[in-house]
Amino acid sequence: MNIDQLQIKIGERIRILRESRGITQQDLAAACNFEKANMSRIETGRTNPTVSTLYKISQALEITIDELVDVEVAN
Amino acid sequence: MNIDQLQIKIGERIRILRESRGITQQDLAAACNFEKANMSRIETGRTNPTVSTLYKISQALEITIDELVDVEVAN
DNA sequence: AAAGTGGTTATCATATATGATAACAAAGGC
DNA sequence: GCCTTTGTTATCATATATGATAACCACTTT
Repeated sequence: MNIDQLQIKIGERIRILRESRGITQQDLAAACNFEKANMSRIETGRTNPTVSTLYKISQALEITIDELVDVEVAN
Repeated sequence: MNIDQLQIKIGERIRILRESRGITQQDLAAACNFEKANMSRIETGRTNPTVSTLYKISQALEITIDELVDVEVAN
């Protein structure tokens, strides 16, 4: 697994978790205090997010950060 | 838990895992292809690392990235 | 005392993440 | 048809992570 694949996996995971909660990118972004465009960038794996960004998302999704990045085996 | 505390927790976790393997910051940094000063910065929680940085470290420690950031309940 | 080891901190240049805005496309409802 | 919603993409300025070097401290060894 290279870093690009990891970013994509994490993005996919965020998307799945978000959709399972029935909310839009707009909603999740707002809960994290940023714009929907930035959430799209993350979900599509087009950025290399920092821990703080992932942490905000995990809080908004009400999970722990390790659950958010648990993509290597599980998915 | 705020982001500063999270960074510190992750740094502490990296340190514990590194020491459990009996290697120096120098060694771990080299395995990640960066300098010991940068590893010190991460272990002391003075930076907000990106996923790619955490991934390199997790690879060097031979664990998954979720295990590396599993600091909120476990420690 | 001098040299080596392990870690910290400051500083710098460069790359890039973030935050924001706007334009766009696709799909659905009116 | 038009409007709204949802998501994508491009672009920009700004903040900051990264990569590197060097100086430093504490400790140990010779």
